[in-house]
Amino acid sequence: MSETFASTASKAKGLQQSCMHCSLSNLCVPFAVSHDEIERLEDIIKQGKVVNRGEHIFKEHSTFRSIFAVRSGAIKTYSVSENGEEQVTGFYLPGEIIGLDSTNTDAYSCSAKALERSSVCEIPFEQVEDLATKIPTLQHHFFQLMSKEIQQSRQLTMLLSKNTAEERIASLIVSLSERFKKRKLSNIQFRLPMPRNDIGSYLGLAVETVSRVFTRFQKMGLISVQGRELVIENMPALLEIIKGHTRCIKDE
Amino acid sequence: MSETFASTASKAKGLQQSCMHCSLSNLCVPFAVSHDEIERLEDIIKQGKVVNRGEHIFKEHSTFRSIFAVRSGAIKTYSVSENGEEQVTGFYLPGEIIGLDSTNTDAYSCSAKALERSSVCEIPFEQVEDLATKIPTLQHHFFQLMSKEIQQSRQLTMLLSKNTAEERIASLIVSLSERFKKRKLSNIQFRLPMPRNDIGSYLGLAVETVSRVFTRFQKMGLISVQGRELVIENMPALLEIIKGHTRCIKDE
DNA sequence: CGCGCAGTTGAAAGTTTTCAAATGCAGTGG
DNA sequence: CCACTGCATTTGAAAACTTTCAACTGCGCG
Repeated sequence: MSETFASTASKAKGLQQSCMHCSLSNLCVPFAVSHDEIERLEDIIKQGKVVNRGEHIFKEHSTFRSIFAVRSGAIKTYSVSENGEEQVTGFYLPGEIIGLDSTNTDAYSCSAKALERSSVCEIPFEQVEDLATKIPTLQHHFFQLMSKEIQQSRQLTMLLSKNTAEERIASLIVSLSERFKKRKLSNIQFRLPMPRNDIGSYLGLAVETVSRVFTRFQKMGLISVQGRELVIENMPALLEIIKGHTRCIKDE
Repeated sequence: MSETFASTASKAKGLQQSCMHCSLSNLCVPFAVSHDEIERLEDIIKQGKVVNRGEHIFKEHSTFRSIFAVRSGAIKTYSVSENGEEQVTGFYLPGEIIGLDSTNTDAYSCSAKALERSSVCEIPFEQVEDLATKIPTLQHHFFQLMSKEIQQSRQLTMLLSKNTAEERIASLIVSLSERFKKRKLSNIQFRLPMPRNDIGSYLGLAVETVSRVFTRFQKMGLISVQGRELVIENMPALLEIIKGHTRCIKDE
């Protein structure tokens, strides 16, 4: 079973604008609806828009119309704070949805930019709302999506408010690992889609600190890193660090 | 002006269980619906449950059924992390809604406890979903509420990931001030509903740091504090601090 | 009146940031 | 194909903040 999905997943990196049913629909629309309902849903979704690395999907303050489902690649969202600095607010992988935080305003509350060549599906939100009143499971699904988003954001908050640099980075690594796993990709060896820069911004750390922690983790045998390529060598230890109270030895 | 509002505030602490239309409905249900729809909504809401200081409204991991609107008083939400420590995830004032982050699971993802004698309205979520399919504006309203929640959580995240203790505390003070203002209470003089303890947990700071920053702000003439009573003396300066890059002078 | 908890303060210890500088890697133009 | 320029990453050392540990003060309640 997983094999079938895995091969489907890798194909998803190419563009399949013509495909009738998106191969990731089990991730971003994983609820049971009738065939007819799926069709109505697909009618309103513009599938397979391609964005190159560095291109925007939407920009902060521009008119909000659609949310987007990531189909392949990786996206980061960020805001520019009052003092003009960019602050990364999230990383999004295939199967995840961007823009839900903007549905309460007329303008996007953050910008979304591709970290690498990506493909996204555009989902006009007004039409989702219309359709949701007719398909209760769809409404339910969107409530769930948004609720999950709140929860995840809460968790990030908790991470930032209590944890050390090591715990934060271990958490990010494990989170990415789990999300890759969900896509049936390797959860112990993958490429970080974002520069250290963005990791630091996201986790509230200086780039240098990020770099140092990666180095330290490598010396401790927890991971291997070479630029963006990462291999998790000791998952239990990473999890142990996340749980806190696992002091890492600095000087041996 | 502030005097008038202050006295209104103390009155609001009393209970008004008998009112047919909640006086705060403009805050928690601020959308235009027909009289009939309001009634249907009020049918499913259990108004005016009173919780004493320290009592729980719901506990983490218990079965999720309802969300709650705060009517008077103040509520904190918190989770217990894997190493057993309590971590405050939010403060909720009248007109605000608790529990939206749990709608995607069968169990509450955090606990909610009253910081002082409070009154809350219980809103069974399943019934909201039912009703929302019939009343599009209600559906829209809940999408908005949840989206706003995501956005606020994002903002807290941004606060925690970049700012110093001073910026965080200034932000909290200003946020409370704005929320009191929305309730037509004084926005320059109010009582902090939570102990320093909880402020620290919420902002990711040690209690001692919270205390020191309050003292420092007072010495700088930004605020006056006496225990929980707080007066904002220099709002522009507080806002300046939030914007960042306003180095506070420690030793003069 | 005393206990206990919340809040404050001081000093030392520990992390992270900042500043500076070196190294590596990649795409560009000669 | 190679040198060059620019950006990303890494490292070192000093500086800045926050935490931790300890102790003290103040206030409410039994």
